[in-house]
Amino acid sequence: MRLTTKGRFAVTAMLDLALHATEGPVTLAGISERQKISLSYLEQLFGKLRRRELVESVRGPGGGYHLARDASQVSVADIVRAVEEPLDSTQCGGRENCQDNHRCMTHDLWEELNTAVHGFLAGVKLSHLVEKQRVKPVSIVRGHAKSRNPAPLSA
Amino acid sequence: MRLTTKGRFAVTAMLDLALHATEGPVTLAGISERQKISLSYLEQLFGKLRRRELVESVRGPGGGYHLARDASQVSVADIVRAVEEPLDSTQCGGRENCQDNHRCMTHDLWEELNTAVHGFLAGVKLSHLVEKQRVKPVSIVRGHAKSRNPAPLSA
DNA sequence: TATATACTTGAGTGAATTACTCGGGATTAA
DNA sequence: TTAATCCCGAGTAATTCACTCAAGTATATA
Repeated sequence: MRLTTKGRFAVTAMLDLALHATEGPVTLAGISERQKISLSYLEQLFGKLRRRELVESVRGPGGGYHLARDASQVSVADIVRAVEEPLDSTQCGGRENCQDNHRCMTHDLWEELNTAVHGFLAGVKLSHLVEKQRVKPVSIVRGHAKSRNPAPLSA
Repeated sequence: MRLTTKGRFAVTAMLDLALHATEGPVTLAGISERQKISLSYLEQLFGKLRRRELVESVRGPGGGYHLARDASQVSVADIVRAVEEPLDSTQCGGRENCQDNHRCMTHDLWEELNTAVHGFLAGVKLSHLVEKQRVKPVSIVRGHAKSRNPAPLSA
C-alpha cells in the first residue's frame, strides 16, 4: 500500500461525498470548491473510484456522484487502494528474486508492516469519519493551502 | 515517517553491520558487495547514520563502521528516521491551517496511522532481525536485482 | 431540438524527489 | 609514503506527483 497525497485527497473527497449523501448526486465542482481540490484532478480520481465501484455516476444536468455502497461498507483502505494504483510488489518483486537472506529478512519486515497498515486503514470506515465529522463543532477556518507536499508518509 | 527504499536499504545495511559485528569494523565496501548496494550510496546513508549516532566509524586501513549501541537498543524506526530526513509535517503543516473540518478530520486519521506505523517499527529492534536471520537456513539465491522502485509503501 | 450541465478520457507538463554517480578530500595503519 | 578507509558536496538521469488542457459523451430541461 502506497500512501501519498493522492490517497489523502481521495479520502477527503469521499468524505465530502458521504457528508452530502442526502442531497442527491454530488457534483465534482462542489467538492472542488469545498475541499479546494482542482476539478480536473478530482475527475481523475473519481474515474478510478468509479472503476473500482466505490462510487456511481449520474450524467447530465443535476448529475454527479454518489456512493456505490453504504458508508459503513467502504474503508479508507478501499479508497486508497483505488486511486493509488500501482499496488504492486516490493523490493524484490514478490519473493523469488531475493538476493540473499538479508534481503528476504527485511522483506518479511516490510510485508508485516504493510499488513499492519492495511489492517489499520481497513478498520476505518467512511461512516466513522462521517460520525466524527458531524460531532465536531464546525469551525470554518479560511486559509488557502494549495500545498505541494508529496511526502509518502509523514510524521 | 516516510518510508522509501532509502529506509529499506539503510535497514538492510544496518542488519549486515550487526551480523558482522564480531569481526571488527565492517567496511562499506563489504556491505556494498554483500548487499549489492552502491558504495557511494552507502556512504551517503552512513553519513546520516553516523550523525544520528547509530553507528561509529573507524578511519584508515582496517577501519569501517560498527554499531554505536547494542543491536537491542536500535529500532527500525530509529534507522528509518535517520536516513529519511525530511520527517516534517503533513498536509496542512501541523494543525493550524487546516482549511475546514474535513481536512482536519482526515488529518487526524493520518496522524493516527503514522503513530501506528511508528509504533510498529519502534517495536522491531535490530537484534530481532539478527536473531531471525541467524535461525533461518542459509540459502543463497543469486539474482541481481538492481531494481528501481521507489514505492513509498507497497503491498 | 437546442443548450447547458455534468461526467469521461487521454495526453501533456513543471516541479520535485529518488536513487544514484563523480570527484575530490581527510585520516591513519602498515 | 602508500593505500585503505571514511568523508562530503555537487551533479544527474529517471521517475513520479500533482495537476492542467482539450477534447469528447450523456442527459435533463426549456
